[in-house]
Amino acid sequence: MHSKIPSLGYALLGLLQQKPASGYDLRKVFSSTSMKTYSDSPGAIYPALGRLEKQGLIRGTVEEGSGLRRRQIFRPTPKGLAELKKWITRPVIHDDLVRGQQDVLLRFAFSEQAVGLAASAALLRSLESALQTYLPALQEELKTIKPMISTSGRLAFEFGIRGTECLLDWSRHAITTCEKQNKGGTS
Amino acid sequence: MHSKIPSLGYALLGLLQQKPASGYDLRKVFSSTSMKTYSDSPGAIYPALGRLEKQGLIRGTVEEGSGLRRRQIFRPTPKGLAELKKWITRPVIHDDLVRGQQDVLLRFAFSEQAVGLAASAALLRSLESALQTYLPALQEELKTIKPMISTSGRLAFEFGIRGTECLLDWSRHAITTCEKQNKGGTS
DNA sequence: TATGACATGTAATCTGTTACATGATTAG
DNA sequence: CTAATCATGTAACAGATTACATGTCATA
Repeated sequence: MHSKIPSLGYALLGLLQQKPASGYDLRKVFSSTSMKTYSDSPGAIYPALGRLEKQGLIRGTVEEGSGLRRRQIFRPTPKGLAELKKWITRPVIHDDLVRGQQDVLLRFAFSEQAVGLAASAALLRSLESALQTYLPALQEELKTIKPMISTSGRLAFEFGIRGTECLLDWSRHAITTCEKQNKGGTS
Repeated sequence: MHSKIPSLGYALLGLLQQKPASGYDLRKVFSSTSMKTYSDSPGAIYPALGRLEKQGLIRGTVEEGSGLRRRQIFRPTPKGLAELKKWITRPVIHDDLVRGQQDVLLRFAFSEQAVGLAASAALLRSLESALQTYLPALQEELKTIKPMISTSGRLAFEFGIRGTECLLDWSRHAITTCEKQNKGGTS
């Protein structure tokens, strides 16, 4: 009965967990910051908020008195927070890497506030582990297809590998950063 | 009157330009190779092929005599090839970088066969130039938001920058590779 | 009082996902 | 004969894009 939430839904949940906001506020986040991978169009956001509310994951309250037109401020419900945490702490699997790393990065970005730095580090270790088996597979595939494709095709594939290596390097760097912060911050 | 072709449509056009194929062949490319960003489901591919054919960009011919069930082999029409070339040689703009680099990489992967290595290099130079203005903007944005976000949020953003730097490094490497190949190969 | 920014929404359309249906051929 | 694989499709639905519609407030 967990009627699959699309990526945009989690992005909205995560932002609302950081700070309650109106649909317009959320649109501005998507259009002004570098979260432009998500659509800032009202036709995407307002229906998405409506769905989340119908599922009981967020609740909107009309802001009174500020004099402007009615502005509905949304905040996650306990159920919504639970759903968000489940999404973030889910182990990283092969498929998360193949279908673009955007989602994994978003999960990590929200992780500190939603589940704490210790869990952030756990997510990173899961990512690192997935990458350690994914990278050799990519390199193997390159060897296989190398003789059959064009130079530009090969170069493009090589970037796929480089980018993945870059992600692995970063994940290690991020693990040490999280662990240092976690020790230093909880004293 | 150019009724916007979605990403999947260009992926199909590009593959058909490399080698005429049936819907089933194309599905296998998406499911078996690392082009899994595109759906291998028949509900996506067959309708997409139908749309491309209706637009006159590809043409399907039923394969006779092989004894198997009818298999339709698709090939790009001259109009389809022209559309593909236009897509590939389009200069890289800021928006191409924000909305994931997948498409740019795909354009480059097809470029050698579709428009030649010289044009491949031109595409890369356009990419390099776009990155050179995009990267400083990202670094600027990081400085602005640094004080307002969590550690994990900052780390995630930093990966965005690292990944972009990685793309820039690769594009330079690819430019020299293309230019060397082009000189050596045309003698 | 007219313009533009704030703020929210809807409707038409397109594309993709999921699941199912169909039929032919090959292997056991 | 049965199951698996090859090969193609369709139908129902969910979600996104685009364009439009609406209403409020500030300011010129």
